[in-house]
Amino acid sequence: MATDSTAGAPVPRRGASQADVARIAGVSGQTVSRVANGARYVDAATRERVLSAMREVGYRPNRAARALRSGRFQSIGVIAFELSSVGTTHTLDAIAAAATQTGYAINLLPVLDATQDAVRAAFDQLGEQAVDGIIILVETHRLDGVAVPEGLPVVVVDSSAEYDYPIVDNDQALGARLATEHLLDLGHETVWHVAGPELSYSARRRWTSWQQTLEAHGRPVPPVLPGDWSTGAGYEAGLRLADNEEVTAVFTANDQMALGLLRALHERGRRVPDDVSVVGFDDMEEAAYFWPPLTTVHQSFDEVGRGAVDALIREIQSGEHEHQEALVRPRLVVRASTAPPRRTTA
Amino acid sequence: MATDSTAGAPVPRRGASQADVARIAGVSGQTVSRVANGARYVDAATRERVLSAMREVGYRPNRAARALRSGRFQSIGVIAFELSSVGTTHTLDAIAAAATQTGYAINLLPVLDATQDAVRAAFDQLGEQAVDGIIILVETHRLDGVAVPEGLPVVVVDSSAEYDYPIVDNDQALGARLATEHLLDLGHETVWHVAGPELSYSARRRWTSWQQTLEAHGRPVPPVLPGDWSTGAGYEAGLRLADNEEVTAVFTANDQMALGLLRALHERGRRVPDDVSVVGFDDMEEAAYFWPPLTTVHQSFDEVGRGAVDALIREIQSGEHEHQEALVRPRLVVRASTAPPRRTTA
DNA sequence: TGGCGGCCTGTTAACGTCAACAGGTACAGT
DNA sequence: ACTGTACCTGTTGACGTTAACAGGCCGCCA
Repeated sequence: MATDSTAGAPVPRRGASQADVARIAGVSGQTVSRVANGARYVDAATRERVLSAMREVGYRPNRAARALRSGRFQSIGVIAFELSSVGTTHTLDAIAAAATQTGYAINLLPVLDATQDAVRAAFDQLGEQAVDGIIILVETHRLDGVAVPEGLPVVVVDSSAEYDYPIVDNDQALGARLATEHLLDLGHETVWHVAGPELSYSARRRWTSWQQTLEAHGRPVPPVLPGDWSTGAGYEAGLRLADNEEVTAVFTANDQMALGLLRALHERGRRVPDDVSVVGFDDMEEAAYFWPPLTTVHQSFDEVGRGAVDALIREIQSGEHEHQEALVRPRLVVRASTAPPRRTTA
Repeated sequence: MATDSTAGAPVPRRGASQADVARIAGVSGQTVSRVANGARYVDAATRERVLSAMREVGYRPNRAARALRSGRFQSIGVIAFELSSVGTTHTLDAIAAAATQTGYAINLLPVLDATQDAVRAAFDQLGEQAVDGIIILVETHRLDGVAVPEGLPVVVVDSSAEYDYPIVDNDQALGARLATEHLLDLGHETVWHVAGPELSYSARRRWTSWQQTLEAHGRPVPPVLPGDWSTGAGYEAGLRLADNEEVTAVFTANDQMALGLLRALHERGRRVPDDVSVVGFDDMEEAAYFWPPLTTVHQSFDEVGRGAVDALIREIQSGEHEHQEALVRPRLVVRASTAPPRRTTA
């Protein structure tokens, strides 16, 4: 199945080539190459002549030719799904910045929809892409049974172990523990949880860690409310929790759901934090301006993005297959959505 | 499996080549090429043999070689700043999807910071990138005096005219007019405006259109409150408006600022929409779950992204320099944050 | 004096692909 | 039989770059 080939058109002249520069500067192509790549052993005068010739014709090295010859593309592929989610976006931003600063280009490979087939299609495409390595930004449950072309360095972000690739991620478990313990420390008997989608490892980890924290403190574990990261899911969960007088503390798996939850609580007349305390996860920009300002777990997406790029480039350059895990520590940001419970006369 | 490359090759073996497939299938390289590109005139049996050989060695055409040969990279560059803003993210998402479906790869070229120098640096990089065309996602004021390599097709998104490139954008002016007229229609005497950053063309257009709409209706034009898209700026503006009893209707240049504004109004005890009506811009996912749900202007980032890709590819394939403007019509989404003013006994 | 090691530059031959051309074969129409 | 046309396949060369090699020059040391 080939893509309909739009071949046939005249080959567009791309611009001046090394040979053109060489001719003008009166040197060999090799010398131009040396100047372009900052090799040693080029006479200062020669270099000057070459550089001025380059400027004259506006020479830009042709990446395709360079890649063909050297076998490296100076480019890394990022497989991403749902660019619009808070975490993905910020991480991608950081990845792009880090890659650019290291002289790598970013090849964005979107997974068009959530089906296994779409993921597989994206990975199949991969072998054809001109990249030296891959960063996977897809929640890994969807990756089950999908093979990455072998021999291509890979780093996985925002997901969890079980894969034979280096992993860089925020420490979801720690974050969830911080959130839960904060609420317990305030004096709440227990904490309810609005979870992320089941297919997401991050969501799963937050859930598990929340549960383990409650158990470690000998507290009852209330039933989990299912969610899918969306504000709407948080709203639904909020409606279900609002009428339950026993609910005094809720930990939502992300900030967006917390927003929906807050809205539902407002609607039902339950005050935050007086009646119910709420903690989110992500610390998105808006969280500080929720009503009330949201206590949440701050994740350093920047650090994760940079870490992923570093790990990948290390792998590319060494050619060795590492498999370590780098967890970035999140921190709790306490704002106005949490407070001690009102004593409702036992 | 070991390739008999006796030379100590530092060049990483990329995978099977056309020649490998040809050898196994017992045909020439050209025939493999023909099969790979779906050319006519290949015997069914031969094609089958080639395909099976391809499968056997896991053949993937080498993009670099292909690009070198054909002069096209099947890749488009996207220059973007602040990935994390709502509009940019969604548009990028749509661009990536559209490009992928058309068989183009996406090369992400981040502008690292807001300075002219950074923009210039990104554009300089450009000439070196392996792309057939560029989509510019940067608010254009920052582009003043920065030159795009000539001969490279360009499409500008999310900004305004004055450039000699095709433009695809949401119709900011229409959106702002819809928002303003909605409030006037409800019976408000006039509408206040919290603007976006001065350097942004989109912000500027919304501002201008708001003003023109008021003037067209013969209403007084209140002083503009400066903003920068951020929730915090909306909050500041809200604090300043809250104590002014005359303020009954506010139009913020985006939803995030509306969120901050709502928060400030809550804090100061002014009820929305009873005391003050609020309209935002963007219709971000969360807007429907603000407290109260936000009336806002819905932008079709999808359509913009797709349109940009289409326009660019048309330009790439025709080789001609178009210069048309495609405006996507936004629509007003009325929710609970707007209502007629309370009659405060004149 | 010869030899050696740092400098500087040029020549050659690929990297993998595909356009252009150059054959072929088969079968129809004349 | 001869020509034409549709079908199928192989050979050649070039896209722009760089690794590997092959010199050249110069000065220094033995």
